[in-house]
Amino acid sequence: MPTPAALAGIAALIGDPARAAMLAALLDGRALSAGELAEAAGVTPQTASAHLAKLTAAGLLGAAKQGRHRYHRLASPAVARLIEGLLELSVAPRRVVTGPRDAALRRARTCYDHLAGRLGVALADALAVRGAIELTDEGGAVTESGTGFLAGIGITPPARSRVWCRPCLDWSERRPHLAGALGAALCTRCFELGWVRRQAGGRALDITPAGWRGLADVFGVMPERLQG
Amino acid sequence: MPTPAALAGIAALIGDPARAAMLAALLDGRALSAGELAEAAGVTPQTASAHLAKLTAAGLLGAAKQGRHRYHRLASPAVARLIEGLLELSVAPRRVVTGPRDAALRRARTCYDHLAGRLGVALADALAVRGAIELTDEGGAVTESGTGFLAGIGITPPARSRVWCRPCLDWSERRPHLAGALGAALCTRCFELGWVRRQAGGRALDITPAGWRGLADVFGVMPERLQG
DNA sequence: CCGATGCTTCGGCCGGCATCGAGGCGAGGG
DNA sequence: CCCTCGCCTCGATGCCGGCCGAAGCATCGG
Repeated sequence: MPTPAALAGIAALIGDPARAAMLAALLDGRALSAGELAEAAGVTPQTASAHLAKLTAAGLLGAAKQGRHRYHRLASPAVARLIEGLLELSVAPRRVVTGPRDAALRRARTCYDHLAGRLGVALADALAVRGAIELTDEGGAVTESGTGFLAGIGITPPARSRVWCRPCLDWSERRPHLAGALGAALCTRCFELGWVRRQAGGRALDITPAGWRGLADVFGVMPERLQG
Repeated sequence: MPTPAALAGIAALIGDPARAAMLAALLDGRALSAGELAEAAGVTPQTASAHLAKLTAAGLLGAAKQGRHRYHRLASPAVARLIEGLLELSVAPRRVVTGPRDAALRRARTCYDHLAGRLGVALADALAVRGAIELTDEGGAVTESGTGFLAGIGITPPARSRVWCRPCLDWSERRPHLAGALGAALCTRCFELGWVRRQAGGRALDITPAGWRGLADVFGVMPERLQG
């Protein structure tokens, strides 16, 4: 066996509550400062610093110094997928929480670089219903007609770097939403069109009036589908 | 946030070297007894018992009592994927090992329920070269001609339970091999045809004379492609 | 019915790691 | 130029959890 202990090393790194909270906070793809991460993890800055150094050394995080701040982000999509997989397995047992301030998060948020929450699931459903994509719990594909439909809203597949269409299990909805390069492109497009906007205080997204119209006109996603 | 600490709990569980060794030993999809897992982890039976209880309680393992033995296995493909993802990230930094007794493992082994090692990668390559499948690092698909080719060797897609074609990053070859239901079916077929056989001592596979002929005739995989 | 085997539970030891207080360094701002 | 703010390093403390020895239950064989 090549890496029996190395595996444990990475997992143990994620296994600390403070570090896990930091990684979860970074799961939406933004880069956060050391101080923000310290607050997110509920520890003092010096403790957070030690954690961040370890995560960066292990290649889970990438850091960028900027002025007197130091911004940290997930090192790669592979790390994001790993955390998602961990969430998928850790959500299963408990079924109780559902805090009130989670409502906004559950409605719409970003997951690394794509849309999640009820909005993400609804978009994936809408695309599947009209036969543009096919999703299962482990894989997905864009149909021929789907390629045309997506081109109509300004989304075309890139050369050949990342996988184009991939499902990602939504931890709040427990159903797959759209990830991969297509998920990222769709998310970017929604921001460009002014359909969604990042909420002031956190990771949740606001859907603008133009967004409501666009979602209904283009995708047939009705507002009541997105209410709690 | 719904599961900040639960995530850490699962990760911390995997983060112990003994438990990680057990999970890695189960990664080939077999069910092992508590004693075998204790030896694999290098701990005494009573210590292993405690670890196994925790892993089972967390839903990572499934246990089946049989006589005076108790067999443990990974609870789901999702768990296997998680461990694979962890391996993918943990192999990256180190690049030194390559022990001599790993040679057999690197040549051919099972990975949860499909083939891995040079054999697994060579089969995936062969299918890709002849245009039967298309694999990237995150997704994959079977082409139209590929469906016919696979049917010719007795492999047809199941109704609609699991994803059919999926890549899985090989930790020894650092390149994708074939997973998903197709990978499992291909693996099963190789066993049925007597092409491969499990080695006595462990997870590695032996390729039989009939296997060498079949691999060359059906897939065009030449023996020298599988040598270290 | 008795011994052997495999697994589990209990109790106590010990090492490792997270945590925080104090102090040092660099970057801005006045 | 000094003061403030953000971040990192060092040292000491304390707790959590893995580990094994011994003993308690099940199953299988004779």
